[in-house]
Amino acid sequence: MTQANTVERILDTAEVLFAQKGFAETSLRAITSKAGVNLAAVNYHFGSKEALIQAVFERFLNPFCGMLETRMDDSLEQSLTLEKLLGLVSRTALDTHRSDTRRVAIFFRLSGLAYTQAQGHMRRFLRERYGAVFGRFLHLLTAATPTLTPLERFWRVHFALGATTFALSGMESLLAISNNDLPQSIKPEQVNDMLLEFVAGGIRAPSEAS
Amino acid sequence: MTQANTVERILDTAEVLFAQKGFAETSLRAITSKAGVNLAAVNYHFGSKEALIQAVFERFLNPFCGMLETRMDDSLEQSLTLEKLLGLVSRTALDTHRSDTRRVAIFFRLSGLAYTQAQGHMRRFLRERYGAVFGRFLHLLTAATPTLTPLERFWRVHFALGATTFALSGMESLLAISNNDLPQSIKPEQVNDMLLEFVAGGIRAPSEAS
DNA sequence: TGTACATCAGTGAACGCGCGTTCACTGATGTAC
DNA sequence: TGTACATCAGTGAACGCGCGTTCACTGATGTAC
Repeated sequence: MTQANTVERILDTAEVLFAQKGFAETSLRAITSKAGVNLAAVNYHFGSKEALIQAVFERFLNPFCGMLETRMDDSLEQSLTLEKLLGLVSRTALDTHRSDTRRVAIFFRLSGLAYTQAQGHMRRFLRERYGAVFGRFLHLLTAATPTLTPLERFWRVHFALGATTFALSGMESLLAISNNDLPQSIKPEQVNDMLLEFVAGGIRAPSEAS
Repeated sequence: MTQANTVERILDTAEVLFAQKGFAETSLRAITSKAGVNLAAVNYHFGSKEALIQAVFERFLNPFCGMLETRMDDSLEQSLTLEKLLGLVSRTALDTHRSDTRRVAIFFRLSGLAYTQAQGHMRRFLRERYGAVFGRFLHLLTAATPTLTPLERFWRVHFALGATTFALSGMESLLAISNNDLPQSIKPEQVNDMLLEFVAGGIRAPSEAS
């Protein structure tokens, strides 16, 4: 066969199948047969299924985090508002995938799965590799929400993360339900805008404690 | 062996293991050996692994939905505020598990998994069995948030659902991180209160459209 | 220019393993006459 | 009261299957002398 770029084709196919079914439920046989590639090629190029999963994550997280980092550096002086900070992250996610919302949805679905599945070893991988960028984001967020206690901020960030990954990871089926049950039709970009409003509202919510 | 209530012991063990690792990653051998029960007992009592998963869901969703339904009926005349409606759902979840927050966390972790994993057949099961209760909740929510468009309400409910399942399903590890990294220690009940504030804030957020 | 060797992407078949499920069986309890 | 049969929870061992991984191999390309 020796067709164009076996490695890329494995990654492209694995990304889609993992997002559709989850990691454990997607077999190497399913990936390689759909990619038109020999079964042994995954272990030849990546070493193991585990390593393939991490490679899938690296391929989309590296450009995203890289771009996010430079953009956050550029805005360090400006003391961003909460809405601008969230918008920056959202636009970066879209830009790294050339506004292909289907790919962004896959991106988030995989992130959600990583957090949910794979008993912690994926979490560890993500924190080790990308914890620094997250820390910088948290720093900007702290500046944007000075009235929150650290405790409130910590938890509200995780609530927001949940709303984001859950909603965007189920985007495809939710879009179908929405467009089926409701008269008003809707596009992924609008969902993104509504999500930003929701998250900003949640983070800004009045708190009992303060 | 013939020890007390094989069926219950299978359900108790399966519930915990499913919540810890997910459905595909938890084998019947793991469940039965931890429960001190014969491997064949699952298929004898439930018929299949699939049926066991559904039985686990029914055992906690039936009392919860039943109680939620009667409580919603009792409040039909009062036109509840958003905060009171959310509080009612939250309290019902706690009450059906006798305020055992660990069990409530398992409850939500399983719900999140059901939505994320198991390519749709679990979603279908949940919608068929419990869709009516959800519809009634949505009706009360509509009365509590009259300024939202149906489209906004639909999506914001799902964002809120995401924040809830994601945060509560990862509760245990998040609590550990929170109590480790932050000076202020925290209990599950407080997380619950903060979640309610966040969700109410997100649903009430000002929207571009309106 | 020609020969020998090294490198490397890719292959086909097989490996052992853990999985969900099945099946013939046991042993206790209840029921009919 | 005693015997024969039915029911049913539970058991132990085996079944076939799909899985991730391994391994000896091919064939093309590059390199050394």
